[in-house]
Amino acid sequence: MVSIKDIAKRCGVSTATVSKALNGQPDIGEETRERILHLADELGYMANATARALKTNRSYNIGVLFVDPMHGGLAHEFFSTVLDGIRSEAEKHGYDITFINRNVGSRQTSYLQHCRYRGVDGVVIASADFNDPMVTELVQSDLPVVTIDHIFNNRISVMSDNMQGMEELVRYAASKGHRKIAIIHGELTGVTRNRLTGFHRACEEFGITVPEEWIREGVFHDPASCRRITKELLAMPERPTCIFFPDDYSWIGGMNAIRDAGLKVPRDISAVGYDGIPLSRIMSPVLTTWRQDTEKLGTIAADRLIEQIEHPRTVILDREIVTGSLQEGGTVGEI
Amino acid sequence: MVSIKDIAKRCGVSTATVSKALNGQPDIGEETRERILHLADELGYMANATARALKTNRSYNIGVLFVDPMHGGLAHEFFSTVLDGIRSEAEKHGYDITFINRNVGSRQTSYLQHCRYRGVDGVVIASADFNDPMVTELVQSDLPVVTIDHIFNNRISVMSDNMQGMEELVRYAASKGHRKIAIIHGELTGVTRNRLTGFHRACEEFGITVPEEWIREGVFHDPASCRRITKELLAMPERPTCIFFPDDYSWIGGMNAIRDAGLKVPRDISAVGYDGIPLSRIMSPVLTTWRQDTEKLGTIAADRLIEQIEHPRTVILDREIVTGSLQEGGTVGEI
DNA sequence: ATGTATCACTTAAACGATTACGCGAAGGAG
DNA sequence: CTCCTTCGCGTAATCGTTTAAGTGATACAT
Repeated sequence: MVSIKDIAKRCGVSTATVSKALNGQPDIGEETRERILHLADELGYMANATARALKTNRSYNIGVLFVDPMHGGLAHEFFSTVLDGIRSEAEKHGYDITFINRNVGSRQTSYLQHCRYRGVDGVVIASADFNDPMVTELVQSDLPVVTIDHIFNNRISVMSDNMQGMEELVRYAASKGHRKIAIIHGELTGVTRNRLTGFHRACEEFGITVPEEWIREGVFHDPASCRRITKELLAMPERPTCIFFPDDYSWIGGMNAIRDAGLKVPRDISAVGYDGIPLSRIMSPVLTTWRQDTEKLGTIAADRLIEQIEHPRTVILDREIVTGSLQEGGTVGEI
Repeated sequence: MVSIKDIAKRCGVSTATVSKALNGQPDIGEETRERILHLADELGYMANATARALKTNRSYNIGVLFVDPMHGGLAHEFFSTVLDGIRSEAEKHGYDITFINRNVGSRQTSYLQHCRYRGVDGVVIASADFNDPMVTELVQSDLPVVTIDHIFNNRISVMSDNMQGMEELVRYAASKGHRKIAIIHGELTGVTRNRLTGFHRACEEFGITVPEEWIREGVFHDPASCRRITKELLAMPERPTCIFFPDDYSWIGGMNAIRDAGLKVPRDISAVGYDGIPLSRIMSPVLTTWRQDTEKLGTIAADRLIEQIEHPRTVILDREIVTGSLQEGGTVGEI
């Protein structure tokens, strides 16, 4: 591998001069700089990130913590898009990304130790068990951190607009004349709580009262539970005209239950969902959902983190909210 | 950050001794070793991967090249599982992974240069444009390389068993009495060619002849094109009893075309697919497919690469084939 | 002529680790 | 008692880069 030394030798200058020329420092003569740059190019010189990182204490590497709570499975759809966002934004700024885990060599350690080991410049917490003390340790460290969809004290976070999304969905349904709305929600995480808040707030806005038995807890991404619950809802003496589903996969279960009952969407009953991943667009009927801009969630997170890394003093603690958009399908009928 | 020097000072030994103690070298007294290990532990010492890499020229980092040919989108389902496989296997061996791209700092370079910049120990080529000269450059370099689903000269590759998978699917359909089989395949890549070879081979085995017009090129992961082609197939005077689809998403298009035609699966027509991602299991009817073990594709690739990195001389150039399995659904009827 | 500023470079230390080599002491063999 | 091993540890170089401080030359003002 050709190093700065080789160039120095061949150019008859010191390594310091080469380094400065390559880094665009001002105290290098124009002619010398040209010679160095040209030779570097000719020899196919490539800087050594390792050596640079050792000296400067900046790795241009950002850590991504993603612990799948459900251990693999469908949740990846959300994550892979977020990851793509992080990745592309990071690349744009010359950063690479490293997955944070608990191994170094053959030992087990904490997430923070792994970060120190690799010398990452900062961390995006994309998904994690927020009660895990190791996550807390990481959050309370002196490393720059940005979290996605979770708020920590004194830490920047990027949130999807679960509350507003729900509000918009209710408004949309209401605008089509729906007043009898049922909701199946996911597990009671922070995300779900926000969505429910938005739901209730918007219902109130339209004077809609939702009976207890129309508010049901399902399981995210699980068609089976949703199918069962939908069946129960449809069997009630007083039946809703519109059902809210927690996500696209759940809707598949709901759709089947509706079909089983011999009903047609949106003629006999309406449905709205959440997420609106590409999958939902290619099924028929196409679900009307709130589309989360998950990629943007990733790009913003990376952007905020890099800002924090590069301008540590001007950091403003903020909670950025990434708004989604209503994605009309064909599952909401007029009343 | 506490370094080897701090430990050395506090223990009254040299840094060499500390290093050797921490690395389990033999020429350290038992008592000294204990003292060092204990103190390291007490001070929360963590090795600095950067410094180590600089000195040893081993980063314990493996590069992953993934260039999405379709630029984002659905193909990620396949990739995210492969990636998970690579990631978990790498972690198990104490390696981290780095995505290979074309940026270093704010400059554009080649994949190989990026690898050199980061000093990765090897590369898994998970997906790429194999005609790209930069990919060729990478493959012909002196870095350890493993490719997934593509063969290069003198390079280890891990292949999914497209040929065998297809054979098994044909055998299955044939065992249910099907003799009139149509196939919609994806773009004519290496993967597709293998599948077609398997398809024809197995057809021959059962004396099945497939008319030209029943062999159709569609687009991977694209319901629309598949819907159109399926419609055409169904409109032919002589209609197949079973249609092969290139993947789960395509099948959604096919399913819709079948429904449009007023036909029922599997009563009126049968269908088989490929991939068998979780999605296909939650739709109804459940598609009968060949399930690729994509995660294993990733773990094997990582495993082979690490083997190559750690034992460069005992490397056997091989083509490992990861077998999938038939996943019965409800889309193939008896004839 | 003297002092001073600027320019273009060099020197040398440092980042945190690894490792070839050397060296003194202890112990055993002869 | 001398010689040779073995053991346990230290010395010092090194990986490739950055950067504070220094240096000599030139130019300019006074």
